[in-house]
Amino acid sequence: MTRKTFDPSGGRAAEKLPRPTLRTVAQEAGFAVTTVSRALAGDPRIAEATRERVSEVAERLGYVPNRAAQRLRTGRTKVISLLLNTRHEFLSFTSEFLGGMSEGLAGTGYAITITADGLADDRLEVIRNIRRHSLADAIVFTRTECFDDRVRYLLEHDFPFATHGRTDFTTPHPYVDFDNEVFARMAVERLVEKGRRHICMVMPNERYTFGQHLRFGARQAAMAHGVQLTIPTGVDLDSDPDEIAATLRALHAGPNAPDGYVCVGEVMALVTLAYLNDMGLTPGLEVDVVAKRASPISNHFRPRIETIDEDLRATGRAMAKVLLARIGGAPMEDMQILLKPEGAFSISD
Amino acid sequence: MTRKTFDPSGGRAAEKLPRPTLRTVAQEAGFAVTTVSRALAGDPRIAEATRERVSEVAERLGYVPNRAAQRLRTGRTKVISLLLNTRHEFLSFTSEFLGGMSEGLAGTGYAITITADGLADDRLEVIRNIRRHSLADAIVFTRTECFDDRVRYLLEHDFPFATHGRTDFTTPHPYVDFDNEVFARMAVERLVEKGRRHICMVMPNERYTFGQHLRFGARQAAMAHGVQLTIPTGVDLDSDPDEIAATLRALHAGPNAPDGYVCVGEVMALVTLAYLNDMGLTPGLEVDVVAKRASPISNHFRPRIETIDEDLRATGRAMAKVLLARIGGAPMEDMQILLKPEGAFSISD
DNA sequence: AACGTTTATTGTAACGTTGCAAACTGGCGT
DNA sequence: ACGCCAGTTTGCAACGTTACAATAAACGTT
Repeated sequence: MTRKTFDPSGGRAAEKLPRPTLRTVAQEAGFAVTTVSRALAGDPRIAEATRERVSEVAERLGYVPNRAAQRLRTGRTKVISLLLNTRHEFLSFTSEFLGGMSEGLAGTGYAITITADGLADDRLEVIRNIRRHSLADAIVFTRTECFDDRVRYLLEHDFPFATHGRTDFTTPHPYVDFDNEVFARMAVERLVEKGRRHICMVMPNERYTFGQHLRFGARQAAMAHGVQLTIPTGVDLDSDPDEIAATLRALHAGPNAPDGYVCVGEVMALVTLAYLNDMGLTPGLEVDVVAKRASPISNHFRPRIETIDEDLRATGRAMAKVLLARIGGAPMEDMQILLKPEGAFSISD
Repeated sequence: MTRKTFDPSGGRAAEKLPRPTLRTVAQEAGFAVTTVSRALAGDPRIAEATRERVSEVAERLGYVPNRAAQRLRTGRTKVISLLLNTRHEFLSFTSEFLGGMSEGLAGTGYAITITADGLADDRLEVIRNIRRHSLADAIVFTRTECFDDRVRYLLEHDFPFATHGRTDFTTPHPYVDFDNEVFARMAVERLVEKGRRHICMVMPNERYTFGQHLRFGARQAAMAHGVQLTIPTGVDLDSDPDEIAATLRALHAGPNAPDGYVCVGEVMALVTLAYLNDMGLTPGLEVDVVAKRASPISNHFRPRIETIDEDLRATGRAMAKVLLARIGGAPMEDMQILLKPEGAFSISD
């Protein structure tokens, strides 16, 4: 038993005791380093008795594997990078989605790192950087576009990833998406049921796939029920709220004003409610509003509006699942999750 | 010049070319590995000519240092851990603060990892875990309490950290805080100016330091102007909004109802506005409301209310600065930043 | 008793980096 | 010619882990 007992720090010995390593555990348990490594990793080649002895000693010494060493050796980082555009993904989105992912990753040893996206001109730059520096085992990003160069890049380089939203690529890729087509259809139908005949819906920029789905669903429902659908041009979900309000105002001043509004998100709901208030229009009387609800806060919007739920926490959890599967090498076809709208037609109480 | 030219992968050579390492660069440049390492690190012992030659070669080969190896060798992770309670920090807070930190850390090579907080019973557990596994060079957390065991723990173990909010400890520690005392005073004074005589303010739980500051500021202002201040008991900022509304309703039914409300945050503002709406009370007429504004969304609350700004993006940036300074070993006294309310008394929009 | 076969363990060699001590240059004073 | 010093550069040894090939022991088979 040769144990290093010399301690140069003298009196402060207690507070600066060196971390036990595999070697320490091996010496203490009387096995080879490799054996200990395998025992702790649950390798079937190791005898049950040995495994128990080893984990007992490891436990006693408070052994903790060194992540940096594992990472250097295996090349795996145990990190998932989330590309976040803090200009767009505001209000509930960030915390709900992030919370869901945390929950989904709890206990797996994986950590989430946030990478600011949308700051540089070249969107691929952050992704290249992650790949170059091996900063993560997988990447997640949002606001997926129909023909997304990020998806193309990651597919080409066979780098694990999952997107929030889909692409139009024929090559399948892992994603978690909300069925916005159904959402739009439901929202329009609900307004029709309330007797509305001219529906206005500010859309996401059409380069986003979910923008296409929303358009399709809304148009389909409007057509089916013979009502008018107006999608304001010149503004989208990311526009300055004041510009959006101005556009809605102009629309209202025209020959036939909309009498129903579909809001894709909490921000849009607040902006719309503010606009209606400023115009002296009251939801439930002259007009009606249906909005997507991403968090309980929508319940406190006044006047009350109807909402259709998108569970972002569940989205985050699903995302975690998909990513772990992808890292594990599962086939991409099984990693496409489409969440349906929940709590449809519920009046926010 | 001995270069390994054997490539076992055969035809797929082009796509799987091995990453250049320090050794590759050293061989190519004709220097020792150590020299290259130092040259790239800007060590003054290396001759200028050598440095140039080395960086030229490194550039040409596309050399990227291996983080895992650096980390193993130096013990530094280049990671900052943000403890996030996704139950509490909702709405704008998460994205604004996170965005600010990202901006502040841009170009430094530091990454932010999110650690879910508030899930386990023992709050120290996540922090211990970070320390045990060396997951970060520094830790940030929010909702600091007057006598915060997390602060105590991190100070005791000399682990770099910074808090959002302060403690009452005599030992100084790095923090970035918003001057909530001034905020509360300003808010109350503004309501007094509008002729309000009975101010109601739902407070954060009193264990939070910012809760104490808010109480102090509000009480001081109320005293100075001889108005009544009611702090509802039984509920706080984290309570179920319905409970808060019920409490406000009960208060209103009492002998003297409040005529002014101070809201500490966007959620509270929305909840209060919803409550007032449900009671048939109109801000600007029977009552007035002053709220903290953390993002432009407050401009779209209706009826319009007055707001006082807390710049969370600036807070995040300051946090990044403080953390970098702390990691660099600067004295703690220089790392206490108190941000003042901005845009005071601005009518929203 | 010699043999293959399985089962369990071991030793060695990396992974790519940096810290340390040692060694090589000239140039310069003596 | 000698030693010395500053300015540069070098080789070696880790950091803690896992992959790989090799070994040792145990056991049934012929």
